[in-house]
Amino acid sequence: MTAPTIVWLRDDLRLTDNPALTAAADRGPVVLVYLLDDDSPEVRPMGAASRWWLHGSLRSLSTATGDQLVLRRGAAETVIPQLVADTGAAAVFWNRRYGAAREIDARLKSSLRESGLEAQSFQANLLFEPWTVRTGEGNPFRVFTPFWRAAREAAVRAPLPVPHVDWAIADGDDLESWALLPTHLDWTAGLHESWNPGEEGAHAQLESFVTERLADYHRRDEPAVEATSRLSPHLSFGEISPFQIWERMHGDLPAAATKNVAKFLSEVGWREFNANILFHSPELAEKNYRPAFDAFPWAEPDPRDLKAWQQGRTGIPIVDAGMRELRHTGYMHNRVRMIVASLLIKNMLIDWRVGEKWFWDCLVDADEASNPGNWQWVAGSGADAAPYFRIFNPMLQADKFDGQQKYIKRWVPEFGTAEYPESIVDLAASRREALAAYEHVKAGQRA
DNA sequence: ACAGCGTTGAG
DNA sequence: TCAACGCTG
Repeated sequence: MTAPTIVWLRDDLRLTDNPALTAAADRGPVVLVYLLDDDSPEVRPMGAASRWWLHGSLRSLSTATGDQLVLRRGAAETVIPQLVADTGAAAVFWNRRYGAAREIDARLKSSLRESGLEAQSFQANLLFEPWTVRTGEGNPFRVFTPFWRAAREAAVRAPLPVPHVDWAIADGDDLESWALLPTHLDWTAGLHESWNPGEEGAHAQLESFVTERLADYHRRDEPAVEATSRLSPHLSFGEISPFQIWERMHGDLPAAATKNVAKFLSEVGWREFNANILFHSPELAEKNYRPAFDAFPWAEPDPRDLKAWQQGRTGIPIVDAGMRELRHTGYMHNRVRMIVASLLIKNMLIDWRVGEKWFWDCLVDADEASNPGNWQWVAGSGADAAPYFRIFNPMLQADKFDGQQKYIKRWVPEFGTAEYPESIVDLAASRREALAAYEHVKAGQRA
């Protein structure tokens, strides 16, 4: 009887194209485990919307394995060795992650090996490993376009099929005991209406994108048009891999869709780019990527204004529509994310970190790299960021991308009535203040 | 309202 | 090695 191999799942909640699982299954019996790690300081605890998603995704995965998924809770460096002892495992395999938590993985890998176990990590969640994409001078890229051009020169492997797995037995927690779902005041009805967490839901989403939406992808900036993939939460939990998406984009597509493939894949490229930035700057969610922004004189947030932004009551229709979409569905259209972020940062002068945290709690696709990376992009403090002085006018943005006000009316039904609030910001005056505040960053750069 | 990235070609 | 350049967000 061969000793089992533990496969430790993290952001790779899938059975297909799972290199760690496939390699483990080749060796003999497998213990498939997911740890809820709210204890290790290197792990950013999931927000409320992500916890709702995690519950559904784990439920789905457990069913797909015939209830063989083992759930454990606690700090990985305590729980994994315990599980090794409980199961008599001879090896622990996992797929790589790229944030601060990879320090945990590195320490664990050496301590397991010191104890005579085999420990191996695999490439599964990024098309291109961050340390392989370098400028001519050997540095990491800080600009997207040359990064993506250089990255694509490497070959992309084909995805792996579901392996045949011989499951080994191990005790675990009951999913309900983790209380991932809200216990009182259930706010998740809109999430249920909008999403189907799990590997099956992820592939259905990819298929509906290819057949129904990709042909309209050139209109992806219009929030009232269904043209985006809506794959982000599935990717964020690893229910589908970028390799599977890549292969599908090179397979049979509707004729009208082919012209949009490169653009869509470049958005997948932005996910890779942000993961690269995080790999080289693990404190991306806390620190300005460009230190000159440390001199920025952020305003002390007025609690009422901040609440108005969070709840979608700023009096600026496109912003309120977006913030309400977020609270209701755990998602916001990409163009609208830029607009609401710009208002918070450049009209309300509130530190991007405040907005990033709110998104982290509300988004089902909250991603450790993309969320802070994109907030810093809007702020101007990030990699390849928009110039700070490019300040969106949310009214013009609405005219341009929601000219019929279809999106606005969907989420802000009282728009145009006396019930709709006055704007909490003077767009022209706050714009001037923001530009004046930016002078501090320019001064900091010279120093 | 332009700084800063990556490239290139000369030294 | 460096400065000039083109480009971009």
